[in-house]
Amino acid sequence: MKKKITLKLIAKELNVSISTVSKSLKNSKEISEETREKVQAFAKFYNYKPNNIALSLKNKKTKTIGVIIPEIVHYFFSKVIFGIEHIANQRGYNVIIGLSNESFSKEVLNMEMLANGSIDGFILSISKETLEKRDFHHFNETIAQGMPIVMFDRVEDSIKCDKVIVDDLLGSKKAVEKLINSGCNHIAIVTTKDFVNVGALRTKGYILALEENKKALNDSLILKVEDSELIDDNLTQLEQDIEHMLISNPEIDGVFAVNEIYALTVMKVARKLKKRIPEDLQVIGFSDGVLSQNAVPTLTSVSQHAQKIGERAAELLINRLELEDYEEEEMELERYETEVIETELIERESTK
Amino acid sequence: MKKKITLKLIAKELNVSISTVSKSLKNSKEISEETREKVQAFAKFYNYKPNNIALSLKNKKTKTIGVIIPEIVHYFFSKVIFGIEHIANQRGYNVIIGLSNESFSKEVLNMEMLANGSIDGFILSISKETLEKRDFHHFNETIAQGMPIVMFDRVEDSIKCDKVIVDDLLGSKKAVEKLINSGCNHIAIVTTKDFVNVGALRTKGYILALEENKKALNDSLILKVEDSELIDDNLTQLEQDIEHMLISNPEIDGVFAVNEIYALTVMKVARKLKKRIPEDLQVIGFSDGVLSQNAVPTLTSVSQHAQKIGERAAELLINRLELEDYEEEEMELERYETEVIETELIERESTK
DNA sequence: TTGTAAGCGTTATCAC
DNA sequence: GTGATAACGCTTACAA
Repeated sequence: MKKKITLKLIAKELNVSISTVSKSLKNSKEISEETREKVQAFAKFYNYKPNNIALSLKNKKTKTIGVIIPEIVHYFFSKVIFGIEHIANQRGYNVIIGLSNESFSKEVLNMEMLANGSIDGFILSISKETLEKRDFHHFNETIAQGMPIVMFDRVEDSIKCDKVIVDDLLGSKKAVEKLINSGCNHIAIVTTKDFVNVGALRTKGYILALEENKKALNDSLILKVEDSELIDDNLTQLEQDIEHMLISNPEIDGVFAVNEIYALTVMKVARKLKKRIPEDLQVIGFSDGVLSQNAVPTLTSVSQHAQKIGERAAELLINRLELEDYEEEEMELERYETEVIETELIERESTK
Repeated sequence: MKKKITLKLIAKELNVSISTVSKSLKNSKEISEETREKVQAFAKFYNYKPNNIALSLKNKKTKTIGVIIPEIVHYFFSKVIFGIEHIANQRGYNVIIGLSNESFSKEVLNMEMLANGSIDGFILSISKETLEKRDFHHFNETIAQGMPIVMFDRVEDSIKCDKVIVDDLLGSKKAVEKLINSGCNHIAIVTTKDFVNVGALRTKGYILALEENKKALNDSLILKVEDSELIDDNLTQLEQDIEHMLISNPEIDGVFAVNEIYALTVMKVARKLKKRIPEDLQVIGFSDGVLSQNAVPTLTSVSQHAQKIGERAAELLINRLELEDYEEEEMELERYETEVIETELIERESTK
């Protein structure tokens, strides 16, 4: 096993000092051309690469971004990571992933594990449990220690950091308006409990669209799904709830669902109830992923441009990291940006 | 901004030496109880955490695993990562992700970026381009430098490392046999070009099943798909090829597809051709993900247990890393394991 | 019981 | 031109 080659080793081998080697490799003209060439040739031959860890320690910069997400087996999040990786790599950064699995304590643990020098900054989306507890001390402490955070999608307004979100409210409003314009008169929504802020916003968009279009609001057409129903592919409870809603309110002719799974489940139940899509029932989902594209019928949905979200989050973070190199603490009070990525309604077969 | 607290800082504050602080925090009884308590109280109060980078440099261990995968927006790979993360976290390791995007040069670049001290070992699945070029020097060099690799799914036999694979051949053989037992007489396969080893193995399993069951082999029932056809949700070329095969061979009553997308596309085309599934045509896919579970009709498929693959890969790597601490170089010639994760046929609606 | 010093691999400052 | 030295934050013989 070839030992990993270091400056020290090269120095010994060539009978020069470590600093001479270091300078030669940086092509410093303090060093004679002869020595430089000798050193460079040797280094190239043995494929010398400076040790990242030593550099990190010296520079107090790891060139690594920590990403904490609630779930990775999920089209939206993995696409966001794809976007983050794309920009990070391009700008010379690595990406380290931590999964919270929607758990508060895993989120805290993961952040502590990474915050001790392993990374330069965080990109994250808040876990459901954290949102429900509303305990954000770990974010504030991280920021207080001078480590910047960029939040995306599931963000918390009170935290001082950059944020990348989609126009959840407007996106769902447009979706519901599309249903209205396609002739739906009794539109239901399948959404999350309100502590998930994006769910709450999408519900708000639904209500707003109905109000503005003078459609009656009916509480029995608003289904707020218990989170556990989604766990472990166990969709039966969800199916029952949807079936119950569809049967007790046979006038429903349009459903807006705040994510893909809810939307597909609606279609599944509708099929069981012999409702034709889109003739009898039109369906729109939120978050345009493989499931929407491959559903039967294909699902009209609100695209969040997940990749773009990741790219912008990475850009915001890296910009801030590299800004810090120049500007100093005086900037403490600087502004944080909240960037809104526009959603887009992708029309497919599940609507008229 | 609170500066990050270090041993040095505590030492100065408490008027003791750095080593006293270090020892106190480790509860060494070299140090008087009084001093220990004082230091520990102070450290706890200011929430001292040792700097990972410094530890890494000192210990020549980063407690970080590098994972290089061809694609992240993909149920199989993200589920593998989930498994890796699960074990890694449990054993105190972080996970750093690099995406090759199926490109040889990105794979090499990513590995070089991480191999210089950032990680202790790799878990990876080979990119298609690398498989096609058959240029594996970067793997061999990494291993020669003493950095262990564990390969999964898309592996290369000639590389000296641990591997985790599924029984691709047996899995597809069983799938095809299931079709035979369900009454299919003319079974087609939609597979990849042969350089993708898992694709080739699955093709082999198909052929074997037919031979053993005395079914005629017919080249026009073997569709080897050009890779580029999958790019960018643009499946039209794939659809055309499948449609052509189904039309020119109307006797086909069963199709085995080596991944989810191929399988769904088969079902889509079949629907277009007014073939009922499973009455007229039975379909089985490989790789059981959300798409199979949510397809209409739901898709019978061969589950690879992606999470388990990730978990075993992580265990093999970490075991080797921690073994190295004790055993020394004499073990150079030690054996590498190839672990086979059994596949499982999940029967759903697309077969009888 | 406490402190000094070397070392992990680099870079930068300052002497020679 | 070249090299010694200190520093990044930590651990650990070894000295005091």
